[in-house]
Amino acid sequence: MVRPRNDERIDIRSRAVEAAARLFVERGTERVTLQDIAADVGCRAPALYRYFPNKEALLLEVHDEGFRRLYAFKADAGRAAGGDAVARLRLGGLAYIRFALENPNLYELMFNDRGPHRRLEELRASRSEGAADGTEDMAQRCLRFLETSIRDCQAAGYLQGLDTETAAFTFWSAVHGAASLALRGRGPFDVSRVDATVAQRAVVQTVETMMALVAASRRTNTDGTAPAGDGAARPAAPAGDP
Amino acid sequence: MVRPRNDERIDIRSRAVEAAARLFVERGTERVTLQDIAADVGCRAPALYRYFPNKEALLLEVHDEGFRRLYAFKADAGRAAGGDAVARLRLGGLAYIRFALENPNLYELMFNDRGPHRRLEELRASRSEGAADGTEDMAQRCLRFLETSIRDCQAAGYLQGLDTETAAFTFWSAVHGAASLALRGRGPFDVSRVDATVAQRAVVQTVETMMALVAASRRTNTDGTAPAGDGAARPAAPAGDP
DNA sequence: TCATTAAATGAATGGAATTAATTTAATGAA
DNA sequence: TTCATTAAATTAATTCCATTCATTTAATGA
Repeated sequence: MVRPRNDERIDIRSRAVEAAARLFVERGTERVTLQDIAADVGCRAPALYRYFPNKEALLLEVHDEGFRRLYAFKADAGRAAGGDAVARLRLGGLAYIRFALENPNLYELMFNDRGPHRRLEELRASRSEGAADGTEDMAQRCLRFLETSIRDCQAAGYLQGLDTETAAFTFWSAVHGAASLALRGRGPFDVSRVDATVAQRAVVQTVETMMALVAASRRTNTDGTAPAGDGAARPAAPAGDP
Repeated sequence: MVRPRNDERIDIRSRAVEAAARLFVERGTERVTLQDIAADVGCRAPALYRYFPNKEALLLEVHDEGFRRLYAFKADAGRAAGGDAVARLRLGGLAYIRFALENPNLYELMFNDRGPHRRLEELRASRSEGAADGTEDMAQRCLRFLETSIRDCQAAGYLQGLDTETAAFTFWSAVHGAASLALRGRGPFDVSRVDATVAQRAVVQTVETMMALVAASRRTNTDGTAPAGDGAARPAAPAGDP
Protein backbone atom coordinates (compact mmCIF):
# COMPACT_ATOMS: atom_id res chain seq x y z
CA MET A 1 0.00 0.00 0.00
CA VAL A 2 2.96 2.26 -0.26
CA ARG A 3 4.15 2.17 -3.78
CA PRO A 4 1.47 0.87 -6.14
CA ARG A 5 2.27 -1.90 -8.59
CA ASN A 6 2.65 -0.81 -12.16
CA ASP A 7 -0.65 -2.29 -13.13
CA GLU A 8 -2.49 -0.22 -10.58
CA ARG A 9 -0.66 3.04 -11.07
CA ILE A 10 -2.69 6.07 -11.94
CA ASP A 11 -1.58 9.10 -13.88
CA ILE A 12 -1.41 11.41 -10.92
CA ARG A 13 -0.01 14.34 -12.81
CA SER A 14 -2.73 14.77 -15.38
CA ARG A 15 -5.51 13.72 -13.04
CA ALA A 16 -4.34 16.29 -10.53
CA VAL A 17 -4.55 19.04 -13.10
CA GLU A 18 -8.02 17.92 -14.09
CA ALA A 19 -9.19 17.70 -10.52
CA ALA A 20 -7.66 21.05 -9.68
CA ALA A 21 -9.29 22.68 -12.67
CA ARG A 22 -12.68 21.32 -11.80
CA LEU A 23 -12.47 22.06 -8.10
CA PHE A 24 -10.99 25.52 -8.49
CA VAL A 25 -13.58 26.42 -11.07
CA GLU A 26 -16.33 25.09 -8.84
CA ARG A 27 -15.37 26.56 -5.52
CA GLY A 28 -12.66 29.14 -6.11
CA THR A 29 -9.04 28.55 -5.31
CA GLU A 30 -9.25 29.30 -1.63
CA ARG A 31 -11.80 26.71 -0.80
CA VAL A 32 -9.79 23.89 -2.33
CA THR A 33 -7.00 22.23 -0.40
CA LEU A 34 -4.34 19.91 -1.71
CA GLN A 35 -6.06 17.17 0.22
CA ASP A 36 -9.26 17.80 -1.69
CA ILE A 37 -7.38 17.44 -4.92
CA ALA A 38 -5.53 14.38 -3.73
CA ALA A 39 -8.78 12.80 -2.60
CA ASP A 40 -10.24 13.39 -6.01
CA VAL A 41 -7.20 11.95 -7.71
CA GLY A 42 -7.08 8.96 -5.41
CA CYS A 43 -3.84 9.57 -3.54
CA ARG A 44 -2.47 11.51 -0.58
CA ALA A 45 -1.46 15.11 -0.67
CA PRO A 46 2.31 14.58 -0.41
CA ALA A 47 2.18 12.45 -3.53
CA LEU A 48 1.38 15.59 -5.49
CA TYR A 49 4.77 16.99 -4.59
CA ARG A 50 6.47 14.49 -6.83
CA TYR A 51 4.79 16.19 -9.76
CA PHE A 52 4.45 19.80 -8.68
CA PRO A 53 6.86 21.79 -6.55
CA ASN A 54 4.00 23.45 -4.66
CA LYS A 55 0.41 24.49 -4.80
CA GLU A 56 1.14 27.53 -6.90
CA ALA A 57 2.50 25.38 -9.66
CA LEU A 58 -0.80 23.57 -9.75
CA LEU A 59 -2.60 26.87 -9.85
CA LEU A 60 -0.45 27.86 -12.77
CA GLU A 61 -1.41 24.74 -14.69
CA VAL A 62 -5.06 25.62 -14.33
CA HIS A 63 -4.28 29.21 -15.21
CA ASP A 64 -2.69 28.02 -18.43
CA GLU A 65 -5.60 25.78 -19.18
CA GLY A 66 -7.87 28.77 -18.69
CA PHE A 67 -6.03 30.71 -21.35
CA ARG A 68 -6.24 27.82 -23.74
CA ARG A 69 -9.99 27.71 -23.24
CA LEU A 70 -10.31 31.45 -23.59
CA TYR A 71 -8.39 31.40 -26.82
CA ALA A 72 -10.50 28.61 -28.22
CA PHE A 73 -13.63 30.42 -27.16
CA LYS A 74 -12.59 33.64 -28.84
CA ALA A 75 -11.42 31.87 -31.95
CA ASP A 76 -14.85 30.28 -32.24
CA ALA A 77 -16.52 33.62 -31.92
CA GLY A 78 -14.21 35.02 -34.56
CA ARG A 79 -15.07 32.29 -36.99
CA ALA A 80 -18.76 32.89 -36.42
CA ALA A 81 -18.36 36.54 -37.33
CA GLY A 82 -17.33 35.97 -40.90
CA GLY A 83 -15.54 38.68 -42.80
CA ASP A 84 -16.78 41.84 -41.16
CA ALA A 85 -13.92 43.22 -39.08
CA VAL A 86 -16.06 45.38 -36.84
CA ALA A 87 -18.47 42.54 -36.20
CA ARG A 88 -15.54 40.30 -35.37
CA LEU A 89 -14.23 42.81 -32.88
CA ARG A 90 -17.62 43.09 -31.27
CA LEU A 91 -18.32 39.39 -31.10
CA GLY A 92 -14.86 38.77 -29.75
CA GLY A 93 -15.54 41.21 -26.96
CA LEU A 94 -18.89 39.68 -26.18
CA ALA A 95 -17.39 36.22 -26.17
CA TYR A 96 -14.71 37.41 -23.81
CA ILE A 97 -17.09 38.77 -21.24
CA ARG A 98 -19.29 35.76 -21.54
CA PHE A 99 -16.30 33.58 -20.77
CA ALA A 100 -15.44 35.71 -17.78
CA LEU A 101 -18.92 35.86 -16.32
CA GLU A 102 -19.68 32.21 -16.91
CA ASN A 103 -16.42 31.08 -15.31
CA PRO A 104 -15.86 33.63 -12.59
CA ASN A 105 -13.57 31.50 -10.50
CA LEU A 106 -11.44 30.53 -13.44
CA TYR A 107 -11.28 34.12 -14.59
CA GLU A 108 -10.19 35.24 -11.15
CA LEU A 109 -7.50 32.63 -11.19
CA MET A 110 -6.30 33.75 -14.59
CA PHE A 111 -6.13 37.45 -13.82
CA ASN A 112 -6.56 38.33 -10.21
CA ASP A 113 -5.05 35.53 -8.19
CA ARG A 114 -1.51 36.22 -7.14
CA GLY A 115 -0.58 32.59 -6.76
CA PRO A 116 -0.10 31.55 -10.36
CA HIS A 117 1.52 34.86 -11.22
CA ARG A 118 4.11 34.55 -8.50
CA ARG A 119 4.93 31.16 -9.89
CA LEU A 120 5.03 32.63 -13.38
CA GLU A 121 7.57 35.18 -12.27
CA GLU A 122 9.71 32.49 -10.69
CA LEU A 123 9.71 30.57 -13.93
CA ARG A 124 10.59 33.66 -15.91
CA ALA A 125 13.43 34.44 -13.57
CA SER A 126 14.91 30.96 -13.60
CA ARG A 127 14.46 30.53 -17.30
CA SER A 128 16.02 33.85 -18.21
CA GLU A 129 17.96 32.36 -21.10
CA GLY A 130 14.94 32.72 -23.30
CA ALA A 131 13.11 29.46 -23.83
CA ALA A 132 9.57 30.06 -24.97
CA ASP A 133 6.80 28.65 -22.84
CA GLY A 134 3.29 27.61 -23.66
CA THR A 135 1.45 29.92 -21.34
CA GLU A 136 2.98 33.13 -22.46
CA ASP A 137 2.34 32.01 -25.95
CA MET A 138 -1.32 31.47 -25.27
CA ALA A 139 -1.88 34.73 -23.43
CA GLN A 140 0.11 36.58 -26.06
CA ARG A 141 -1.81 34.82 -28.75
CA CYS A 142 -5.05 36.15 -27.33
CA LEU A 143 -3.64 39.62 -27.64
CA ARG A 144 -2.33 39.02 -31.17
CA PHE A 145 -5.73 37.77 -32.10
CA LEU A 146 -7.28 40.98 -30.92
CA GLU A 147 -4.62 42.94 -32.75
CA THR A 148 -5.63 41.28 -35.96
CA SER A 149 -9.22 42.38 -35.49
CA ILE A 150 -8.10 45.90 -34.79
CA ARG A 151 -5.86 45.96 -37.82
CA ASP A 152 -8.74 44.79 -39.97
CA CYS A 153 -10.93 47.53 -38.56
CA GLN A 154 -8.25 50.02 -39.40
CA ALA A 155 -8.06 48.66 -42.92
CA ALA A 156 -11.80 49.27 -43.10
CA GLY A 157 -11.29 52.90 -42.18
CA TYR A 158 -11.84 52.85 -38.45
CA LEU A 159 -9.44 53.80 -35.69
CA GLN A 160 -7.15 55.60 -38.10
CA GLY A 161 -3.98 57.04 -36.71
CA LEU A 162 -3.89 54.75 -33.71
CA ASP A 163 -1.06 52.36 -33.03
CA THR A 164 -2.52 48.92 -33.55
CA GLU A 165 -0.82 47.30 -30.61
CA THR A 166 -1.84 50.11 -28.31
CA ALA A 167 -5.41 50.10 -29.52
CA ALA A 168 -5.61 46.35 -28.99
CA PHE A 169 -4.36 46.69 -25.46
CA THR A 170 -6.89 49.44 -24.85
CA PHE A 171 -9.74 47.25 -25.99
CA TRP A 172 -8.54 44.36 -23.94
CA SER A 173 -8.25 46.67 -20.98
CA ALA A 174 -11.80 47.92 -21.37
CA VAL A 175 -13.29 44.48 -21.64
CA HIS A 176 -11.16 42.93 -18.95
CA GLY A 177 -11.74 45.89 -16.70
CA ALA A 178 -15.48 45.69 -17.08
CA ALA A 179 -15.57 41.97 -16.40
CA SER A 180 -13.24 42.37 -13.49
CA LEU A 181 -15.23 45.17 -11.91
CA ALA A 182 -18.50 43.36 -12.44
CA LEU A 183 -17.15 40.25 -10.75
CA ARG A 184 -16.36 42.42 -7.75
CA GLY A 185 -19.82 43.87 -7.65
CA ARG A 186 -18.63 47.29 -8.68
CA GLY A 187 -20.31 49.21 -11.37
CA PRO A 188 -23.24 51.36 -12.24
CA PHE A 189 -25.74 48.94 -10.76
CA ASP A 190 -27.30 48.91 -7.34
CA VAL A 191 -24.54 47.55 -5.19
CA SER A 192 -26.75 46.06 -2.53
CA ARG A 193 -28.39 43.57 -4.86
CA VAL A 194 -25.83 42.41 -7.37
CA ASP A 195 -28.05 40.56 -9.75
CA ALA A 196 -25.93 38.60 -12.19
CA THR A 197 -28.15 39.69 -15.04
CA VAL A 198 -27.77 43.35 -14.19
CA ALA A 199 -24.02 43.06 -13.89
CA GLN A 200 -23.86 41.25 -17.17
CA ARG A 201 -25.88 43.94 -18.87
CA ALA A 202 -23.45 46.57 -17.64
CA VAL A 203 -20.50 44.67 -19.04
CA VAL A 204 -22.19 44.08 -22.35
CA GLN A 205 -22.93 47.77 -22.52
CA THR A 206 -19.25 48.43 -22.12
CA VAL A 207 -18.52 46.45 -25.24
CA GLU A 208 -21.28 48.26 -27.07
CA THR A 209 -19.93 51.58 -25.94
CA MET A 210 -16.48 50.73 -27.19
CA MET A 211 -18.03 49.73 -30.49
CA ALA A 212 -19.88 53.02 -30.63
CA LEU A 213 -16.55 54.77 -30.23
CA VAL A 214 -15.09 52.66 -32.98
CA ALA A 215 -18.02 53.56 -35.20
CA ALA A 216 -17.62 57.24 -34.41
CA SER A 217 -13.93 57.03 -35.22
CA ARG A 218 -14.63 56.50 -38.87
CA ARG A 219 -16.04 59.58 -40.54
CA THR A 220 -13.69 61.96 -38.87
CA ASN A 221 -10.52 60.85 -40.47
CA THR A 222 -10.94 58.35 -43.19
CA ASP A 223 -7.92 59.97 -44.77
CA GLY A 224 -5.71 59.02 -41.87
CA THR A 225 -5.25 62.47 -40.40
CA ALA A 226 -5.93 63.20 -36.82
CA PRO A 227 -8.81 65.50 -36.07
CA ALA A 228 -7.26 68.90 -35.67
CA GLY A 229 -8.04 71.79 -33.38
CA ASP A 230 -9.99 69.82 -30.81
CA GLY A 231 -7.86 70.86 -27.92
CA ALA A 232 -7.89 67.20 -26.97
CA ALA A 233 -5.15 64.65 -26.74
CA ARG A 234 -3.70 63.47 -29.99
CA PRO A 235 -3.63 59.77 -30.83
CA ALA A 236 -0.07 58.82 -30.06
CA ALA A 237 0.99 61.68 -27.84
CA PRO A 238 4.45 61.32 -26.32
CA ALA A 239 2.66 61.97 -23.04
CA GLY A 240 4.75 63.54 -20.38
CA ASP A 241 2.58 62.29 -17.57
CA PRO A 242 1.85 64.73 -14.78
CA MET B 1 0.78 42.88 32.44
CA VAL B 2 -2.60 41.66 31.42
CA ARG B 3 -4.92 44.57 31.27
CA PRO B 4 -3.04 47.84 30.96
CA ARG B 5 -3.83 50.72 33.29
CA ASN B 6 -5.81 53.52 31.76
CA ASP B 7 -2.80 55.79 31.65
CA GLU B 8 -0.87 53.34 29.56
CA ARG B 9 -3.61 52.27 27.22
CA ILE B 10 -2.99 52.65 23.54
CA ASP B 11 -5.55 53.17 20.83
CA ILE B 12 -5.29 49.71 19.41
CA ARG B 13 -8.07 50.12 16.91
CA SER B 14 -6.74 53.07 14.99
CA ARG B 15 -3.13 52.03 15.32
CA ALA B 16 -3.99 48.63 13.94
CA VAL B 17 -5.54 50.16 10.88
CA GLU B 18 -2.51 52.37 10.37
CA ALA B 19 -0.10 49.49 10.84
CA ALA B 20 -2.13 47.26 8.56
CA ALA B 21 -2.26 49.92 5.89
CA ARG B 22 1.46 50.48 6.01
CA LEU B 23 2.42 46.82 6.13
CA PHE B 24 -0.04 45.70 3.49
CA VAL B 25 1.05 48.47 1.19
CA GLU B 26 4.69 47.61 1.79
CA ARG B 27 4.63 43.85 1.48
CA GLY B 28 1.27 42.87 0.06
CA THR B 29 -1.47 41.31 2.10
CA GLU B 30 -0.15 37.79 2.08
CA ARG B 31 3.16 38.56 3.63
CA VAL B 32 1.63 40.26 6.64
CA THR B 33 0.35 38.26 9.59
CA LEU B 34 -1.81 39.48 12.42
CA GLN B 35 1.21 39.05 14.63
CA ASP B 36 3.15 41.46 12.47
CA ILE B 37 0.41 44.00 12.87
CA ALA B 38 0.09 43.38 16.58
CA ALA B 39 3.84 43.72 16.99
CA ASP B 40 3.73 47.03 15.22
CA VAL B 41 0.83 48.21 17.34
CA GLY B 42 2.44 47.04 20.55
CA CYS B 43 0.10 44.26 21.61
CA ARG B 44 -0.58 40.59 20.94
CA ALA B 45 -2.59 39.23 18.07
CA PRO B 46 -5.66 38.15 20.07
CA ALA B 47 -6.08 41.71 21.30
CA LEU B 48 -6.99 42.70 17.76
CA TYR B 49 -10.06 40.51 17.97
CA ARG B 50 -11.65 42.87 20.42
CA TYR B 51 -11.74 45.46 17.68
CA PHE B 52 -12.09 43.44 14.48
CA PRO B 53 -13.99 40.21 14.02
CA ASN B 54 -11.28 38.76 11.81
CA LYS B 55 -8.46 39.54 9.47
CA GLU B 56 -10.76 40.29 6.58
CA ALA B 57 -12.35 43.10 8.50
CA LEU B 58 -8.94 44.66 8.85
CA LEU B 59 -8.33 44.20 5.17
CA LEU B 60 -11.61 45.95 4.52
CA GLU B 61 -10.56 48.93 6.60
CA VAL B 62 -7.46 49.34 4.49
CA HIS B 63 -9.51 48.79 1.36
CA ASP B 64 -11.76 51.65 2.44
CA GLU B 65 -8.82 53.85 3.22
CA GLY B 66 -7.50 53.11 -0.24
CA PHE B 67 -10.67 54.40 -1.82
CA ARG B 68 -10.55 57.53 0.25
CA ARG B 69 -7.00 58.15 -0.96
CA LEU B 70 -7.94 57.41 -4.53
CA TYR B 71 -10.82 59.82 -4.38
CA ALA B 72 -8.65 62.56 -2.91
CA PHE B 73 -6.01 61.90 -5.52
CA LYS B 74 -8.49 62.15 -8.37
CA ALA B 75 -10.16 65.19 -6.92
CA ASP B 76 -6.79 66.92 -6.81
CA ALA B 77 -6.17 66.08 -10.42
CA GLY B 78 -9.59 67.39 -11.31
CA ARG B 79 -8.95 70.69 -9.59
CA ALA B 80 -5.65 71.03 -11.43
CA ALA B 81 -7.41 70.62 -14.76
CA GLY B 82 -9.48 73.75 -14.48
CA GLY B 83 -12.55 74.14 -16.61
CA ASP B 84 -11.76 72.02 -19.64
CA ALA B 85 -13.91 68.90 -19.40
CA VAL B 86 -11.81 66.82 -21.76
CA ALA B 87 -8.63 67.79 -19.98
CA ARG B 88 -10.26 66.87 -16.70
CA LEU B 89 -11.20 63.47 -18.00
CA ARG B 90 -7.69 62.89 -19.25
CA LEU B 91 -5.95 64.07 -16.11
CA GLY B 92 -8.31 62.05 -14.00
CA GLY B 93 -7.38 58.96 -15.95
CA LEU B 94 -3.69 59.66 -15.68
CA ALA B 95 -4.01 60.28 -11.97
CA TYR B 96 -5.84 57.01 -11.60
CA ILE B 97 -3.18 54.93 -13.25
CA ARG B 98 -0.49 56.75 -11.39
CA PHE B 99 -2.21 55.88 -8.16
CA ALA B 100 -2.48 52.26 -9.19
CA LEU B 101 1.09 51.87 -10.37
CA GLU B 102 2.59 53.74 -7.45
CA ASN B 103 0.63 51.72 -4.90
CA PRO B 104 0.42 48.31 -6.49
CA ASN B 105 -0.22 46.40 -3.30
CA LEU B 106 -2.92 48.77 -2.19
CA TYR B 107 -4.51 48.67 -5.58
CA GLU B 108 -4.52 44.89 -5.53
CA LEU B 109 -6.16 44.98 -2.16
CA MET B 110 -8.82 47.39 -3.37
CA PHE B 111 -9.73 45.51 -6.51
CA ASN B 112 -8.27 42.06 -6.78
CA ASP B 113 -8.06 40.68 -3.28
CA ARG B 114 -10.99 38.53 -2.38
CA GLY B 115 -10.64 39.06 1.35
CA PRO B 116 -12.10 42.50 1.76
CA HIS B 117 -14.80 41.81 -0.78
CA ARG B 118 -16.00 38.72 1.00
CA ARG B 119 -16.26 40.80 4.12
CA LEU B 120 -18.07 43.48 2.17
CA GLU B 121 -20.64 40.98 1.04
CA GLU B 122 -21.16 39.78 4.59
CA LEU B 123 -21.79 43.31 5.69
CA ARG B 124 -24.19 43.92 2.86
CA ALA B 125 -26.06 40.75 3.68
CA SER B 126 -26.37 41.43 7.38
CA ARG B 127 -27.25 45.04 6.90
CA SER B 128 -29.93 44.36 4.32
CA GLU B 129 -32.33 46.90 5.79
CA GLY B 130 -30.61 49.62 3.84
CA ALA B 131 -28.25 51.67 5.96
CA ALA B 132 -25.68 53.47 3.85
CA ASP B 133 -22.06 52.75 4.56
CA GLY B 134 -18.96 54.79 4.08
CA THR B 135 -17.10 52.50 1.76
CA GLU B 136 -19.77 52.10 -0.80
CA ASP B 137 -20.15 55.80 -0.70
CA MET B 138 -16.53 56.37 -1.45
CA ALA B 139 -16.27 53.84 -4.27
CA GLN B 140 -19.53 55.11 -5.71
CA ARG B 141 -18.34 58.63 -5.34
CA CYS B 142 -15.32 57.85 -7.50
CA LEU B 143 -17.69 56.67 -10.18
CA ARG B 144 -19.99 59.69 -9.80
CA PHE B 145 -16.96 61.88 -10.11
CA LEU B 146 -16.08 60.28 -13.40
CA GLU B 147 -19.68 60.59 -14.52
CA THR B 148 -19.50 64.30 -13.99
CA SER B 149 -16.46 64.55 -16.22
CA ILE B 150 -18.20 62.53 -18.87
CA ARG B 151 -21.34 64.64 -18.67
CA ASP B 152 -19.23 67.77 -19.08
CA CYS B 153 -17.57 66.28 -22.11
CA GLN B 154 -20.95 65.51 -23.54
CA ALA B 155 -22.04 69.06 -22.88
CA ALA B 156 -18.98 70.11 -24.86
CA GLY B 157 -20.13 68.04 -27.79
CA TYR B 158 -18.24 64.82 -27.25
CA LEU B 159 -19.61 61.33 -26.72
CA GLN B 160 -23.02 62.32 -27.96
CA GLY B 161 -25.73 59.72 -27.81
CA LEU B 162 -24.04 57.65 -25.16
CA ASP B 163 -25.60 56.96 -21.82
CA THR B 164 -23.53 58.89 -19.32
CA GLU B 165 -23.46 56.22 -16.66
CA THR B 166 -22.52 53.56 -19.16
CA ALA B 167 -19.82 55.69 -20.70
CA ALA B 168 -18.37 56.41 -17.28
CA PHE B 169 -18.26 52.73 -16.47
CA THR B 170 -16.59 52.06 -19.79
CA PHE B 171 -13.87 54.59 -19.08
CA TRP B 172 -13.34 53.27 -15.63
CA SER B 173 -13.14 49.78 -17.07
CA ALA B 174 -10.53 50.76 -19.59
CA VAL B 175 -8.33 52.49 -17.09
CA HIS B 176 -8.76 49.92 -14.37
CA GLY B 177 -8.26 47.13 -16.84
CA ALA B 178 -5.04 48.61 -18.14
CA ALA B 179 -3.64 49.15 -14.67
CA SER B 180 -4.74 45.72 -13.61
CA LEU B 181 -3.18 43.99 -16.60
CA ALA B 182 0.02 45.96 -16.28
CA LEU B 183 0.34 44.97 -12.64
CA ARG B 184 0.15 41.37 -13.75
CA GLY B 185 2.85 41.83 -16.34
CA ARG B 186 0.43 41.38 -19.18
CA GLY B 187 0.36 43.71 -22.08
CA PRO B 188 2.03 44.68 -25.29
CA PHE B 189 5.47 44.78 -23.75
CA ASP B 190 8.13 42.12 -23.65
CA VAL B 191 6.89 39.82 -20.97
CA SER B 192 10.26 38.48 -19.95
CA ARG B 193 11.53 41.83 -18.71
CA VAL B 194 8.67 43.74 -17.18
CA ASP B 195 10.27 47.07 -16.78
CA ALA B 196 8.05 49.30 -14.69
CA THR B 197 8.63 52.19 -17.05
CA VAL B 198 7.58 50.18 -20.05
CA ALA B 199 4.46 48.92 -18.35
CA GLN B 200 3.62 52.43 -17.25
CA ARG B 201 3.99 53.72 -20.77
CA ALA B 202 1.56 51.10 -22.01
CA VAL B 203 -1.03 52.11 -19.46
CA VAL B 204 -0.60 55.79 -20.18
CA GLN B 205 -1.07 55.03 -23.84
CA THR B 206 -4.36 53.41 -22.99
CA VAL B 207 -5.59 56.65 -21.50
CA GLU B 208 -4.35 58.55 -24.52
CA THR B 209 -6.08 56.13 -26.83
CA MET B 210 -9.34 56.54 -25.00
CA MET B 211 -8.91 60.29 -25.27
CA ALA B 212 -8.27 59.94 -28.96
CA LEU B 213 -11.56 58.10 -29.26
CA VAL B 214 -13.27 60.83 -27.29
CA ALA B 215 -11.77 63.40 -29.60
CA ALA B 216 -12.88 61.46 -32.66
CA SER B 217 -16.37 61.21 -31.25
CA ARG B 218 -16.94 64.90 -31.69
CA ARG B 219 -17.10 65.91 -35.33
CA THR B 220 -19.27 63.04 -36.33
CA ASN B 221 -22.32 64.02 -34.44
CA THR B 222 -22.20 67.39 -32.86
CA ASP B 223 -25.89 67.54 -33.57
CA GLY B 224 -26.57 64.62 -31.31
CA THR B 225 -27.44 62.14 -34.02
CA ALA B 226 -25.72 58.83 -34.26
CA PRO B 227 -23.49 58.28 -37.26
CA ALA B 228 -25.69 56.55 -39.76
CA GLY B 229 -24.98 53.85 -42.28
CA ASP B 230 -21.78 52.61 -40.74
CA GLY B 231 -22.92 49.04 -40.49
CA ALA B 232 -21.46 49.14 -37.00
CA ALA B 233 -22.99 48.87 -33.59
CA ARG B 234 -25.18 51.73 -32.53
CA PRO B 235 -24.47 53.58 -29.30
CA ALA B 236 -27.06 52.17 -26.96
CA ALA B 237 -27.95 48.96 -28.74
CA PRO B 238 -30.35 46.73 -26.82
CA ALA B 239 -27.80 44.02 -27.46
CA GLY B 240 -29.19 40.57 -27.61
CA ASP B 241 -25.95 38.89 -26.64
CA PRO B 242 -24.97 35.77 -28.52
C1' DT C 1 -15.48 47.20 49.37
C1' DC C 2 -16.67 44.15 46.34
C1' DA C 3 -19.17 42.06 42.46
C1' DT C 4 -19.21 42.73 37.75
C1' DT C 5 -17.54 44.04 33.51
C1' DA C 6 -13.64 45.24 30.30
C1' DA C 7 -9.20 44.55 28.16
C1' DA C 8 -5.48 42.22 27.73
C1' DT C 9 -2.45 37.99 27.95
C1' DG C 10 -0.45 33.26 27.25
C1' DA C 11 -1.71 28.87 26.11
C1' DA C 12 -4.55 25.83 23.20
C1' DT C 13 -6.78 24.43 18.82
C1' DG C 14 -7.19 23.41 14.17
C1' DG C 15 -6.45 23.76 9.29
C1' DA C 16 -3.38 23.66 5.58
C1' DA C 17 1.06 23.50 3.22
C1' DT C 18 5.21 21.43 3.22
C1' DT C 19 9.03 18.22 4.71
C1' DA C 20 10.96 13.90 6.82
C1' DA C 21 11.18 9.15 7.57
C1' DT C 22 9.69 4.93 6.02
C1' DT C 23 7.88 1.28 3.17
C1' DT C 24 7.30 -1.21 -0.89
C1' DA C 25 7.88 -1.85 -5.98
C1' DA C 26 10.63 -1.72 -10.16
C1' DT C 27 14.94 -2.11 -12.50
C1' DG C 28 19.33 -3.30 -14.08
C1' DA C 29 23.78 -5.26 -13.43
C1' DA C 30 26.47 -9.26 -11.48
C1' DT D 1 18.22 -14.97 -9.92
C1' DT D 2 19.66 -11.96 -6.60
C1' DC D 3 20.51 -7.87 -4.80
C1' DA D 4 21.76 -3.02 -4.60
C1' DT D 5 19.81 1.09 -6.14
C1' DT D 6 16.33 4.02 -7.54
C1' DA D 7 11.32 5.41 -7.80
C1' DA D 8 6.77 6.23 -5.97
C1' DA D 9 3.96 6.24 -2.56
C1' DT D 10 2.62 6.41 2.40
C1' DT D 11 2.23 7.93 7.28
C1' DA D 12 4.05 10.86 10.58
C1' DA D 13 6.16 15.17 11.69
C1' DT D 14 6.78 20.20 11.33
C1' DT D 15 5.63 24.90 10.65
C1' DC D 16 2.91 28.74 10.16
C1' DC D 17 -1.24 31.19 10.97
C1' DA D 18 -5.78 32.46 12.21
C1' DT D 19 -8.77 31.98 15.66
C1' DT D 20 -10.60 30.47 20.34
C1' DC D 21 -10.13 29.50 25.42
C1' DA D 22 -8.98 30.19 30.07
C1' DT D 23 -6.95 33.27 32.98
C1' DT D 24 -5.34 37.51 34.94
C1' DT D 25 -5.57 42.18 36.10
C1' DA D 26 -7.80 46.85 35.88
C1' DA D 27 -11.82 49.81 35.95
C1' DT D 28 -16.38 50.86 37.46
C1' DG D 29 -20.44 51.50 39.92
C1' DA D 30 -23.68 50.04 43.51
